Amino acid sequence: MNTAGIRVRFAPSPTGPLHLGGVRTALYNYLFARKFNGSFILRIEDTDQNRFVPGAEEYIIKSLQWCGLEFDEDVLKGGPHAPYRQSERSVIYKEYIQILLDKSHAYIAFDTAAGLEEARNTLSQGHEQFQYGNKTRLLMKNSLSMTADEVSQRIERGDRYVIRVLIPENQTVVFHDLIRGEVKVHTDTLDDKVLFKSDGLPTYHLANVVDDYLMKISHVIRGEEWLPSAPLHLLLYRFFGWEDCMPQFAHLPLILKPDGNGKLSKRDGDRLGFPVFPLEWKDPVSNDISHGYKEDGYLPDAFINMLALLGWNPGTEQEIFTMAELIAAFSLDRINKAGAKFDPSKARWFNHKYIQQKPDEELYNYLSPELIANGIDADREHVLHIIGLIKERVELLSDLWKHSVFFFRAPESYDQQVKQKIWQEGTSFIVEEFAILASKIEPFDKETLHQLIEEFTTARKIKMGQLMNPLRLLAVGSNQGPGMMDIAVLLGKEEFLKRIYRGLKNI
RNA sequence: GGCCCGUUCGUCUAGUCGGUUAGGACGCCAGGUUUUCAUCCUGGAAAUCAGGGGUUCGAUCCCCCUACGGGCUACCA
Repeated sequence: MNTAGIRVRFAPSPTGPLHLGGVRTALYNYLFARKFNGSFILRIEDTDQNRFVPGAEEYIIKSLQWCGLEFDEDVLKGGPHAPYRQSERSVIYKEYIQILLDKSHAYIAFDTAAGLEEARNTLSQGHEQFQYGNKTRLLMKNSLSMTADEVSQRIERGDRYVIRVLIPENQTVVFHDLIRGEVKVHTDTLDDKVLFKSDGLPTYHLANVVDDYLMKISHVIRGEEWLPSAPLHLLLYRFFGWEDCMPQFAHLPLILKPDGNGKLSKRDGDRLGFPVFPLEWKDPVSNDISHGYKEDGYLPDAFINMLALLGWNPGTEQEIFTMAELIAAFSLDRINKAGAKFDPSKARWFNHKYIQQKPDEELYNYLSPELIANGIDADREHVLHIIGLIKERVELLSDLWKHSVFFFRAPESYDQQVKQKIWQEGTSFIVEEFAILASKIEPFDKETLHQLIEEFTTARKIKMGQLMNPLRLLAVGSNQGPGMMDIAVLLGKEEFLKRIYRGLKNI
C-alpha cells in the first residue's frame, strides 16, 4: 500500500450526539492516520438543515477531545481546505453539479412530493417497488421527459427542482473494499439519486465525493451503512474524471445491540442500563438526559481500548493497549467483516483494569471533587493512602466514593444480615476487651496492632475472624473494605475506638 | 419485495500455505489465598466451526446452494 499522503476524514452529521459506533469509526480513522503519519480531518456534514440539532457539533468535538482523538484539520483550527463545514461550502457544490449537468450525467427534475407519492403507488408493479431510474425516469417530470423550452420556462417561473444523477444502463460497477474485497453491483439496480436538493444544498452523495476529492482524501473509512451507495459514489468519481485519484474504501462492520439483533441504538442503552454516548447528552427539545461514559465513571483510555477491540484485533493475545500501541498495531486488514454485539460487561472490565493501573495521584483528581461535594475536608496524603487501599476493587470512577466513604464518615447503620452471620454469644465481650487493650498500644500502627491481635486471639483461643469481622462491622457498617488493620490505622486510634464503642451501643 | 454485506464457545475473537486435543479474553461455575467483600491464583463447563452439497487422501479454511441475521432502498446522513 502506498502510504504517502495518507489523509482520512471523520464526517459526522450534527443531528444529535455521537454514539459508540461513531466514536469507533473516528478512532479507526485516527489510528490509521497516525500510523502512517497522515492527516486526520473533521468535516461536518450539515447539508440537511431540517435535521440540525443545536449543540450537536460542539458535543461531537468535545467527545472526541475527551477520547484523545485530535484532528489535524477541523472547523475550529481550520486547515488548507477550509471551510470544513459543508453548509459553508455551498458555492463549491453548485459549481460541480453544473459540470455534471453539462456532461449530461445529471438532470433536472420537477417532481413534487405528491407526484413522487403517486408514482410510487401507480408504478409499483406487484412486488417490484418504484425506483426513480432507467425504467421510470421518462415517465416523470424532468429535463429528460420535457422539452428544453418547458424546462427553462418552469425554472424562470420559479418552480422548485432537484438535480438527479443519470445512472447509466446495463453496466457493472466493481470496486475493491479494503475490508470486504471485491464488491460488484449492476447499475440497473441503482436509482437516480437526488444529488442536489431544491433548497440549494447538495445531498450527502454529491457533497462527500466533491469534498473528499477537494480535500485529497486517500482513504474513506466509514460504516457499513454506506456500502450500498458506494457504487454511486464511484460513478460520480468517474463522471468527474477523478477515478485515478479516487480514495480507497473501507466499510466497517456495525456495532449491534447486546441482546438480539440489529444496530445498537440509544434505546438499548436506556433499556439495558449502559451508556451509548461518550459524554452525557441533554436533548435540547425533550430535555431528556442520556448517560455518558465519562459521567458514569469510565476512563477515556479504557473506553478507547474497549472500542478498538470491538471489530478489530491485533492477531496477538494482547488486550490492554495504550494509544501508541494501538497506533503501532492497527491495520485495516485485521478488521472483522461481521457486526459485533456490544458487551457492556467487557467495557466495565476494561475500566476496572485501567483503574487498577492508574497512579493514585490521578485517581485523586476524580475522588477529590466528590469529597468536596460531600463536605469532606481531608488531607491529600490521607486520601492518597485510602485510594491505594481501595482502587483494586473499584470498577467505575464513581465507585471511588462508595468504596471510601466509611473512611470519612462513621457508619449510621449496621448490616443486619452480616451481624446475624458473625455475631455470636460473647462477641460484645471480646470486642470490648480488645478495645481496652487497643487503647493502650503505642504507636497505633499496623505492626503493633497486628502483634496485639495475635496475642489476643491466641490467649482467648479464638479465630482471627471472630474478632476481625465484628470489628469491621462496627467500624465500617458492613462486611466490605480492605484489610481491617489498614482501616483501623487509617482511621486512627481515637476514631477507631469511638466507632467501636458507639457501635456496641447501637448495633 | 429488490440490491448489498455477513455467519467459529452466551459475548468479543484467534485460525489468512486445507492436516490444530479448534487457542485467548469477557461472563459464568468450582477450588485456593485472605480477618470480610473484592482483588489475585488455579481449574472447569462452554463452538458437531449456520445447514446441505461438492473439490480433495483429508476441509473451519476452496466452490455452489439453502437458511438465518443485518444494512440500504428519502429533496437524511
